[in-house]
Amino acid sequence: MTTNLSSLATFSPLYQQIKAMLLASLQAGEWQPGEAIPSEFELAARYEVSQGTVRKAIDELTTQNLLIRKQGKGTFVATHHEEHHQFRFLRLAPDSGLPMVLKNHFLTCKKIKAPRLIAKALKMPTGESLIEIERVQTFAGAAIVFEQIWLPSLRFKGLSLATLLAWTGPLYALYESSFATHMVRAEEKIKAVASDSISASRLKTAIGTPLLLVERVSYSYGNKPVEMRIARYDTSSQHYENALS
Amino acid sequence: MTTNLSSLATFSPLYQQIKAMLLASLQAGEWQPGEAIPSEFELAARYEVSQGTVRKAIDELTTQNLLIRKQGKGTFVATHHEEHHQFRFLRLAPDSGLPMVLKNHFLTCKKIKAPRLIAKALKMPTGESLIEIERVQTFAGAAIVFEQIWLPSLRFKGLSLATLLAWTGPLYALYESSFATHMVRAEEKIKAVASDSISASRLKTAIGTPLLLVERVSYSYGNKPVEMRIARYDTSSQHYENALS
DNA sequence: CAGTGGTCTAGACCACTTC
DNA sequence: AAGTGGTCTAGACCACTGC
Repeated sequence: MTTNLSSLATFSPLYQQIKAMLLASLQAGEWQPGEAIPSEFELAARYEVSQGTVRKAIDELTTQNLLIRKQGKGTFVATHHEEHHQFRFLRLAPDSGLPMVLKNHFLTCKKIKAPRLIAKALKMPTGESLIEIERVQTFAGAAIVFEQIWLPSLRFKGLSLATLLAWTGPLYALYESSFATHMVRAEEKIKAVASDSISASRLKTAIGTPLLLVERVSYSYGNKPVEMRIARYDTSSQHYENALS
Repeated sequence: MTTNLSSLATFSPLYQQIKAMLLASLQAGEWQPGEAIPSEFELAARYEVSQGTVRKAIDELTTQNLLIRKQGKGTFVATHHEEHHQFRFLRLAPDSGLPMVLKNHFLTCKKIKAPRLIAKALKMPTGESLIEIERVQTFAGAAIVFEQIWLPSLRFKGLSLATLLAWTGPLYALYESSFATHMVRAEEKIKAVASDSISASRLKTAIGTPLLLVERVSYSYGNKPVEMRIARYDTSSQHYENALS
């Protein structure tokens, strides 16, 4: 094969260019979450490179959790509906070590105008329309998480409390199913704070009780921030887990 | 080349076997932190496989941060002396976003008998001899971190307060230089707690102030736990950062 | 059985570093 | 120029899935 790099503008390895094209197809929705992408040989033919080069591009996308390989079956677009990805973004675990299944209790879902800080995190103008959701999550009857969630109204048009109450499963799966939005990664900032009166009533703790304050911004394809959360965790018998390497 | 897999006992890909042998050499100290390992072609000759197979083994070790590639120079054993790895395990950052340089203040360094919980985390018998270190870290004059550190006396023979006071740089670099111990990964469990009287005096906060409680176990080669820490962070103007993907 | 991803090879050439 | 890691190819064969 004599296909050469060309494009003297910005040099990058062939497999990086393939990776970029795959990413573009993912972002454009050419292959939906859960679906299989074309086989390595098909892609090699499409882009006129060898199978090994396509393979290396796919390798990187799988380590970023954007694609999932299944030997003998194919390569699939990652989805939050998958069993394995359900709790990818939840780092809270009981001190006992037993598995934890949280139960949802949605409280409110209303439209607000974006405050400065949230607008900044979501890279949108202050005052734009946001959907604000409040929920509590319980485990074994105890309220563990109190969370406020903000979403751009434009992308999440039609989302209502009724929608949320009817939904069973992770929110990120709802975003995929109903709003063509797949979350790719998130960043969290964590502090210890004293419970204020609102958190105290939601989590049924005394005012002043130490709580874990977790601020999360979630990103979709192309580093686009599309969700912000501020959560309070009651860590009296749970903890936040993190692996460093 | 006709070298075939053989070893019907436990089948694993060739590159995994190579990876295991490289790991064994690392653990045995055949190549020291900071040193270059043999070139890919040398290793290919040693193990009688192709360069591509050695390469794949090294690939995995670099993604685990055990080796570092430097194009044109060689492949090196990771070290905590490296600029780039200095703050690999420190997730605390100022809210301002500016870089943070912590200043060490070692308080005590004494021998104790291992309490049950710490012994369990370090997979050693209760009552074995431990070194217990206390330190405070400050930033811009303010006490930010109060930390207790436990190390097995056997491996860290001779470590004293004088050693610590003379040392400038990360503790993990001291472990490498003086105790032939390279930290590979760590696990943290995080809670929000109220400041007790000791933490309050060390961090100069009021009793009851919410603090981030960070419990860390660090592992060397072969998943051997060799250090436990319990730290309290004052997160009034700092936060713990985490990336989820 | 055909089709998928997974491994392995041998050889070519590129990019970077050092002498 | 020589030595290192980095990319790319073409082809062979293995392991797993599903018809």
